[in-house]
Amino acid sequence: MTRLSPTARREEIVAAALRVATTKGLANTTVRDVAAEMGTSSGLIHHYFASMDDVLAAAFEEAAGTDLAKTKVAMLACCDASERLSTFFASYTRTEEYRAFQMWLDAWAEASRRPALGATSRRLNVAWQELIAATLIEGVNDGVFVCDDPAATAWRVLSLLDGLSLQVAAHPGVIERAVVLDWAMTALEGEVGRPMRSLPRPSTDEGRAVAS
Amino acid sequence: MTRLSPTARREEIVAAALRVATTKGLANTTVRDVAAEMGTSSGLIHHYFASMDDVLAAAFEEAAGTDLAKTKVAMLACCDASERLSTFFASYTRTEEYRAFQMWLDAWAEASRRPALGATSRRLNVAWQELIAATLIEGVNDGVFVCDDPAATAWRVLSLLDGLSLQVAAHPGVIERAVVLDWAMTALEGEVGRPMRSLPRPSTDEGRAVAS
DNA sequence: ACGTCTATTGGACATCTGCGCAATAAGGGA
DNA sequence: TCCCTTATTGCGCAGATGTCCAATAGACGT
Repeated sequence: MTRLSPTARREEIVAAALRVATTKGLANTTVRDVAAEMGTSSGLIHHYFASMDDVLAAAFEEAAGTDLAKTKVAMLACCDASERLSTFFASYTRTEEYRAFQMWLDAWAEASRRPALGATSRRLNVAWQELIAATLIEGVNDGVFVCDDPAATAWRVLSLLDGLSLQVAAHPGVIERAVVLDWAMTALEGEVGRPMRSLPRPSTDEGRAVAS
Repeated sequence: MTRLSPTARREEIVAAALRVATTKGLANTTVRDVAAEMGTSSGLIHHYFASMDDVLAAAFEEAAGTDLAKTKVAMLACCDASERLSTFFASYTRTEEYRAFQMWLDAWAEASRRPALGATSRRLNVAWQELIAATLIEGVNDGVFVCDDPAATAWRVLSLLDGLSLQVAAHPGVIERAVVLDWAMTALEGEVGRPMRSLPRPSTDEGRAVAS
C-alpha cells in the first residue's frame, strides 16, 4: 500500500473500522476485518493503536461524536428552545439512527469489558445529556418551559429515548418506529409543563434533512 | 460424573450457565465455561442443546423469567394499583438488579446475532411491559390513575427504567443509583395524572425483601 | 547517490471458539 | 446375570482472535 502520513493513516483506520462496525456491530469488528476493509495488512493497525479496544473506541467516538455535532448544528438553526428540542428528537429518531443504534447497544454491553470503549461511551452519553439540559435551561430562561431540575429531566428524556430506541433496534416490530418520536415528545411535554401535543411534531422529512 | 436424568441434567446446565453469565456476562459465556462450572465435559452440553445460542437463551430465560415471577408475586401482595407499581419500581431498581443488568445489556446487543437469545429477550421484554400495562388498566378502572393509552405509557415507563438502569450498569457513577427509583416514579406520576410525590416511595429495604 | 527513518508487510504464536464423534460406562429392565 | 439404551467422556477439528516481530520498502534530507 502507498505510504501515508501517520495522521492520514490513523484517520483511514478509524474510518474503515467505523464502516465495518456499522455493518457487523462494534462487538464483532476484528483487526482483520478492518485491515481487509482498507486493503492493507493487519499489523498496520497495531502500529497505530495499542489495542483493538482503542480502535473500537476511536471508531465509536467518530460515529457518535459526528452525530452529536450534526445535531448541534441543526439545533442552532432553530429560533427557540421548543423547536430546538423538536429538532433534537427528530434527529435522534431518524431511520438511519436505528440502523446505527446497534453500535450503542454494543458499546453499552462492552463498556465493562473494554476500558477505552467504556470511557468513550460514558463521555458521549454525558455529552448528549448535557445538550438536552442546556436547551431545557434555555427554555426555562425564556419562559417557555417549567422545569425544576433540568439535569434530571435531561437524563429522563435521554433515557426514555434510549430505552425506546433500544426496543426498535433489538426487537424489530415490537414497537413501531414511527411512534417513538411521538411518545417521547408526549413525555417531554409532561416534564416541562406544556399541554399535550403543544410542541411542534417534526415530520420524518425534517429528520432526514439533518442526516445529509 | 454421576449419571443424571435428562431433565435434571438440563436444569443443571441452565443453572450453571446462568451462574457463569451472572459473573462474566452472557456474551462472554462459553461452552467450556459452563462445563467447568458443572465439573463435567463440554461435550455433555451439546448432548442437551443443539447450539450455544440455545444455552444462553435458556439461561437468560431462567434469570429474567424468575425475576418477573418474583416481581408478580410481590405485586399481588399489594392492595391497590399504586402500591403495586411502587413495588414494581422497587424490585426493578434493587441493588442486585444492577449487577444482573449486564445480562440485559448483553441480550439486547446479541439479539441480532443469536436468534434464540433474541427471541427470548423479545418475549420477556414484552412480558414486563404487559405487567405494567395490566396494572395501569387496573388503576384506571379503580379511578386512581388517568391514562389514555396504558400500553404506550407502559412502554414509556419500562423504557425509562431501562434507559436509566442502563446508565447505572454501563457507566457507573454517571447517575447515582439511588435517584433512579425517584426519577422513574416522578415520571410515572406525570403519566397517570397524579400530583408530584403522591405515589408512595418504597424504601430500599422493601426492595430487598422482594429479592429473597 | 546514499543513508536513515519509519510506514508497511506477512506471517508466527498462543489461545479461544462452537461443534462433532467414537469410545466408555452407568443403570435399569428382562 | 446379562444386555441394551444412553448419559458421559475426552479429544479432535477447523476456524477465529488479539498481539507481536523480524523483514521489507518507500520517502526524505544531505
